[in-house]
Amino acid sequence: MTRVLVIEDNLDLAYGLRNNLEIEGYEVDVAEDGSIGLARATERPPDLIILDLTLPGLDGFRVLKALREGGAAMPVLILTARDAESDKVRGLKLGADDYVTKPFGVLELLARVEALLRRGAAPGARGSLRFGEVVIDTRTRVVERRGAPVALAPKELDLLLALWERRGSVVSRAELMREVWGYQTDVLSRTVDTHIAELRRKLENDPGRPAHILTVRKAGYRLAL
Amino acid sequence: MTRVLVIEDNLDLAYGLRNNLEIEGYEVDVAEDGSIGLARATERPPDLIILDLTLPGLDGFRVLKALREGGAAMPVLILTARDAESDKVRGLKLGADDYVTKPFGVLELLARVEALLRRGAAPGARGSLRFGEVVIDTRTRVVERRGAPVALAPKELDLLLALWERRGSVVSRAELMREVWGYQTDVLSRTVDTHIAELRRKLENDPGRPAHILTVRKAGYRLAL
DNA sequence: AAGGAAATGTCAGGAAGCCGTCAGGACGGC
DNA sequence: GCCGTCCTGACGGCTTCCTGACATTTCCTT
Repeated sequence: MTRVLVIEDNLDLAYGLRNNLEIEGYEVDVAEDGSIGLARATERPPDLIILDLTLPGLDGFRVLKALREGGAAMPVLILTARDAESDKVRGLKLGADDYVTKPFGVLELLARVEALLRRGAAPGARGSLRFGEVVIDTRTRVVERRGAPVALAPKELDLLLALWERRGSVVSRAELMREVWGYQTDVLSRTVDTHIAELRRKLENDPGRPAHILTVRKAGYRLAL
Repeated sequence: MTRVLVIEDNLDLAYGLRNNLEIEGYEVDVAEDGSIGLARATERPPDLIILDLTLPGLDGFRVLKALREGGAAMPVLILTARDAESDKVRGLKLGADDYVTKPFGVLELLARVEALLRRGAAPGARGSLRFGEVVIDTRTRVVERRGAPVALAPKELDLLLALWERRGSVVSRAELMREVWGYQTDVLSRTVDTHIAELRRKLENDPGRPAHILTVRKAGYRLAL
C-alpha cells in the first residue's frame, strides 16, 4: 500500500488530512514535530511526505535538508502558510517537489499528491516494486526476474517484502523474525539464513556473490537496489 | 453536453456531488427519491446515473431493476454504505456498472464516473464481463463458456462476481467470505474452496490446472483474464 | 601469516501447514 | 416429498517450513 507521512504540528489539520488520504486508499502516518518526522521517515521511508514548514523545534526546511542529505528520494510536498515567494523557492531548491499554500483546498492537495506519486512511480506501474532485474507485483504476488516468473514460497515473498520495506538499510535477523514471523525471540536457529539463501538462489545471478541481497556481518541483511 | 443524474436523498451530499461534477463539465440533475429519479431517468435518459442504494420509498435496488427492465442502458454507479458489502454484488447482479462505498473520496468518484463514460462509449463493452472463454452477462445473469450456456448456482455466480470485481489481484478467503457471505469470521471450513472447485469444474478447460481461477498459496484466489 | 573463534552458508529430513476433494446432511423452494 | 443448493469436517497429497549438524568464510589476535 502507498504510504504517506504527514509532518504537521497542527493536529486538527493533520488528522483531517489523514482522514482524507485514507479515504483515497493511502496508509497515513502523522508526526507532530520535525525531529519525530525525520526519525519516522528515516526508519520507515514512506512513498511521499507532506511537510509543514512552520514546525516547533526542527523546522520544515531543516527536516527537508536532512532528508535529502540522508539520501531520501521520495517526493516531498510542502505546506506553507506564508505565501512568501522566497519560501517556495527555498523549498524547491532544497529538494521539495511541490508546495501548497495554506489555506488550501483538500481537492487540490489530493490532486497534487496523486500527481506526485504518479510521477514518482513512472518507471514501473503502481504496486510493482523492483530491484536489479527483479520485479515484484504486490497485487498478484508474482515475482519476475528478467521478465521470467519466479516461483517464491509465501514465506520467501514475505521476507523479501520485509527487506524491501527497509531497502537500503540493514535489517537484523531479530527484526526480520519479528516482521515476518511475528516472534520476539532471539535467533538461535538458521531459519532466516535458510530463506535468504533460497531467495538468493532464485533471484541472484551469482548466488554465491549476491549483488542485491547482501549480508552485513554481525548486523543482518540489506537489500541493495 | 454529458448529462448525469444523481439519485440521492441526502441533499447535502447530492449538491456537493453536483458541484464537483459541474466543475468537471457535466450537466447535473438531482432527484431526491427513488420514484422521482426513475421518472426523470425515463423521461429524459441521462448519460450516466449515480444511484444511492438507501432511499426513502423506492430503494436503489428497485430503481435499478425497473430501469433495466425498462430497457435503459446507460451506465449506473451505485453508492453503498461500507458495511453492506454484499450489496455490491447484488447491485452488480442487477446491472450496475460500478459502485463506490460511503464515505468516499471525491477524486475516486470522479475518476470512476469518467471511466464509466469512457467505457460506455466503447461499443459492446457494457453489461458483459469476460475472461478467457467465459462471458458473464450481468443483465441476464447468464454465463457462457465458448458460447454455450453454463448453469451456475447463485452462490457460485456471487463468488465469481466478487473475484471479477478485483480481477488481477489476490483476494483472500476472508475477504471473499465477507463480500459474498457477509460474515466476518475467520475461515476454518472449506466453504470457499468448495465453491471455487465447482467454478473451476464448470469454467476451466482443465480444472486440475486452472488457467484463470488461480490459487495463490497462503493468500487466497485470483482471477486472471 | 597462521590460528582460532565467531558468524554465516549449506543441506537434508521430518514436521507442519495448506489446499483439493468428497460425501453426508441441513435447508428451502416447488 | 423431491431436488438443487449449500455448508461442513475428514482425509490425503503436496508444498513449505524449521531445525540442527556440518562446512565455509570472515576477521581478530598473536
